[in-house]
Formats: sequence, C-alpha cells, structure tokens
Amino acid sequence: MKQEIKELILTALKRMQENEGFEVDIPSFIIEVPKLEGYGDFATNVAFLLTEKLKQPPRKIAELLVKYLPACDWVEKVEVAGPGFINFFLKPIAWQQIVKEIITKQDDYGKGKKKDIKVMVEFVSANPTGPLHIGHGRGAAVGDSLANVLAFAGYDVTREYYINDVGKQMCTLGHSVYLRYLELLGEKVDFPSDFYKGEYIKDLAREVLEKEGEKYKDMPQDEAISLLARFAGERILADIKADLDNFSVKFDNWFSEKTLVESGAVKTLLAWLKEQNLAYEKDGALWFASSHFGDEKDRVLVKADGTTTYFASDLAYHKDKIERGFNLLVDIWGADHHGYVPRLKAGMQAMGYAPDALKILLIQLVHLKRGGKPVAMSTRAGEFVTLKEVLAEVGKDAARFTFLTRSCDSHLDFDLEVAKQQTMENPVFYVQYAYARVCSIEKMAHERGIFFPPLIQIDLTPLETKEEINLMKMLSQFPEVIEGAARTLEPHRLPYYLTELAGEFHRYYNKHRILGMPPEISQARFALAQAVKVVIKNGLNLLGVSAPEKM
RNA sequence: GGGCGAUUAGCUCAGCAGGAUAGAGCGUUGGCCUCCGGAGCCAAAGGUCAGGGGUUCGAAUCCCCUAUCGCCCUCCA
Repeated sequence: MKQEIKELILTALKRMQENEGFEVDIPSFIIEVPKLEGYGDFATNVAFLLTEKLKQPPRKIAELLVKYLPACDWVEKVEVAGPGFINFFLKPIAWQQIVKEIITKQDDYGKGKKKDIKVMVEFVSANPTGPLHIGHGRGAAVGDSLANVLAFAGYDVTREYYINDVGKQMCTLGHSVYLRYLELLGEKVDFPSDFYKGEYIKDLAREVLEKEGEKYKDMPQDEAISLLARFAGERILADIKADLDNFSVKFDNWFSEKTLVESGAVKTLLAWLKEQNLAYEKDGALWFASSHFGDEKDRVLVKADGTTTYFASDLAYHKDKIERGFNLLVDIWGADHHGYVPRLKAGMQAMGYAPDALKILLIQLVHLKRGGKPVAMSTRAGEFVTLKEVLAEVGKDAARFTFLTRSCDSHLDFDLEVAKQQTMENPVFYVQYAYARVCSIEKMAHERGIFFPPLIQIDLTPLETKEEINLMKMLSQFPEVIEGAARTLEPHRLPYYLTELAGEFHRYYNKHRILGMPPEISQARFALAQAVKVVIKNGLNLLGVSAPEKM
C-alpha cells in the first residue's frame, strides 16, 4: 500500500517537473503512517525535502504537488496539513483488497521478491567443550529467526555452525576427562583450576570407564588425552545438536575448523599474508598487521610455540565463506567478543574483501533470574543453568519469544517465573491466544452447521467499522515489517508487530460479533478473521514459535 | 587509561530511513461475563526521552562533551 502511494507521488513529481519547468532530482522522501487519525492513513514529507532547491515554502510546494496527483479510485481525499505534510485518506476498499490478497497468498503473504543476495548466517558456534547455556540460547533464537526472516524476505540464506574442534581447548577438554577418569580409578589427581570442571566431565569419564574399561590408564598420557578429547568433543557436539533440535533451531551446515586446518587452508592463507607483507615475525611469533586496517594493534596468528591462534583459523574460515560465493556474511556473537570485530574486519580488508560484506551482530548477555532474584551462574565453577534445563522448565515457545522480544544490544533479564506465567508480561500467550480464538470460531461455526462460501468469493465491502479498518491496516503492514527486519537485521521487530496485531484482533473480537450476524456481515468478518490467522501463523513460524489451535 | 553497548512512565521494554500532541505491557485505580474462549476488553493516573551543547524548517532518533551501569582490552577460546 505504501508502495502504491509512493508511485502516485512519483508520478505527480514528474508531471510537476514537466509542467512547471523544475529541474530537480527526486528526493528520497518517506511515506509514513501518521500517529494521529486526523492526519489520514499515510503522510509524506516530500515537500520539505524540496524547499531548499525550489526556494519556496514547503506548504506551497505541497499544494502544487497535490494538483498533479493522478486520480485514483481507492483514495478518498488528499490534504495538505501543518507546515507542509501531504496526508492521504484511503477508502475502505483499499484495505479490503489486503484481506483478499492474504487469503489468496496464504503462507506466501509477506514474502519478499527474490533478491540476488547469497547470505550466510553463522550463529551459536559454541565450542564443543560443554553444554549450551542460556546465553547460547539467545544467540540461537536470534540467529535462527533472523535466517528465517531473511529467507522469507527473498534472500538466499545458508545457516552454518562453526565447530572449533581443534586447538588448545580440545586438548584441555581431553585432559579434563582424563583426570576425572583417573580419579574414578582411585588415583589422587590435582585438578587444575582452568580445566573444565562441570559435572558433565565426570559423566563422560564414567561413561568411558564403563564402556572401555581401564585401558586409557595404561597408554601414554598424550595418546589417552587425544583419544578422550575426540570422544568427548563428539559426544558433547551430539548433545548440542540435540538441544538445538529441541529448540527448533536448524542448520544447513556444520563446518569443522579441523577440516580447514587439515586441508592446509590456514597455512596457505598465512603464507599468502607473509608474501603480501601483511604478516611479519616478531618475538618468535607471526603477527597480522591489523593496525594497517583500523584495528588498534597487530594480532598474533602463530604463537611462539608454533600453534596457530583461533583468529588465524577465523580468517581462513571467512575467506572460505566468500569463496563459496556468499556476498553477505552475518556473524552472530556474544557481546563479550566485541573486541574481535575490528580485527576480523581488518582481515576482510586485507584479503581484499569489502569490510561491509561482513555484518557482526553482538548479542548482549542474558541475566537469568527467578522471581526477580538473580540465579547464580558461574562458568568457572562449572555451575550454570543449561539451555536444556531452561527449556524443560519454561518451554520452547516462551523461551524463544522472550529472547526475540528484545533488541540484540539490550541486556536481557530472563526470569524463569515470568516465562512460565501466562500473562501479558509474557506476550507469547497473548499472540497464540489470538490464533486459537480464530480456530475456535471456525470450530464453533462448524458445530453450528454454519456455511461459508470459499473465502475468496466472499464480498468484503461490509468491512468498514473503525475496528475493521484498523485491523486491516495492521495486516497490510506485515510485508513491510518483514522487509524492515531483514534489512536492519533486527528480528525483534516481528514479535512486537505480532503482539500489536493480536491486540487489535482481541479488541475487535470484544466489540463485534463474527458469528450470528446477517450472512453477508458474518461472512466478511469470518474472512477477516481468517486473514488474521494467516498472518499470525506466518509470523510465529518465522519466530520458531508454535501456533496452537487450542490452548 | 582506551574501546563497545546501554540510559525513554514506579518496573520490564518498543519507538520501524530525523517528522505533527511520546508508546505498550506489568503494577495502581475504576468499569465490562444473557453474548463466537475473561489467557480477553474499556477507562484513568503516570514522562525535563540521564545531563549539557551542536546540526536544521523539525531531534528520543544524527554529531560532540559529561555522568552512571554492563562487557572487553592475552602469543585465551
């Protein structure tokens, strides 16, 4: 609808230029929904943007422009208001068309046109050294829904999980299991404080002992640690996959860092950087000259002990992404990694890629609470509330909706008690309730033997009360919400929209009856309710939240 | 000390690419069940958009400074 208004204005601008002899570039004006009803259904600021060039007051320009607007059968009237806004008032038929469109398109309503952009969304990517905790859950929900939204908006989307399955932390993992294993065999061990202390390590050790006996005790320590690292890593990764599956989080690809190292990609890249004089040796280490590209200092690629850093692999990984043909890379990181943004961007530049092709979303930390009181979460002590535990307690829908109803860069207080409550403090139920209500109306109609013609044949002209117009307006905004959420990489816009839409429907439902009215009114209202159902369903799908027919 | 993020109603948070008189829920107060699901609806009260400068027709929104809070500043991941 917005787009159609825009077309009208563009036409008027052209005609005005021709007839009045103005030679002005067409400014990038906006069409917005005004806050006040009296200002119409849409308003534009185009006149303000022309004042400077035309050297005339905005109001005068607006009045002139209105004269050149083409006639249109769904526009009621156009007014110039205030200092120079142009307000459009639409006829009900304009909105009724939307209902028809939704009913026709169903699952496709809101979809954007295919865009020629291949985007990779990389998210979670937690090291396979321990179970996912609630912070990972937030990243998982945001990444998964953002990928859904981007795909729906017309982007070609791939979702990937990067597995850090080599390096020091895997060795530490193996060693941690090894020590717990020895403990089980009655040996006294000194467990270092920087090892993985969680209870799950003991469980893994116990499992090894039960299945494979005491054989690791007798082999060389290095060999035992290496074998145990592999076992533990695979087992933990399997658990991570299961947790994500329970959270309705899907990946197209699980990318192993190990393959990057074994294929020689990391070595090749390092050699190339040296050749380009972008990397140099100092103090026995190899450094990347990231400070040439805006980072505050240079960064180590190969440590003095000969091992490569996480960062070295990461450069090779991002090079690999680009080489696979992605022209937009979205990385979703915990905010505690923000210090790595400049160096990775520097890496992109050094490798000859546009730094803007990489968008990094930093997700602020989650503070877990219960009844307003903080729940202790210490990773160091190995005591944390896992994602699995949270899901078991509050359920997938509430968890996902809560994670998604915050902008990424705002801290999130996740209160377990609130997430369980079915009140408006927890709007997931409010939205689902609206959906269930429509389903219930259908069921009731069926039970009463009320006949409805095919939705597409229903005459919608009876839809003209204020509540109906508002509801239809809200429905018409869905495609723009999708487009905006995709463009800005802000999936949180969607839950807010759905909450508003649900509110508009509840209001409507409370004031007007759908069933038991004269047939032409009942039918039109029923069609409207079906349109609401479609949009809520499409929205919840993108959020990975279920749309229950009964609650 | 430096960097990033935040600061909007008593609380939790929105505010969509600067637009007209600042938004929602919770909580508070008062209403609505002869009626398709009351997990709902209506109404009232509640604000110096942290503070100060600047940019312009116009700023919660963009720029600078200050304050407070969180996170980061390793040849860790």
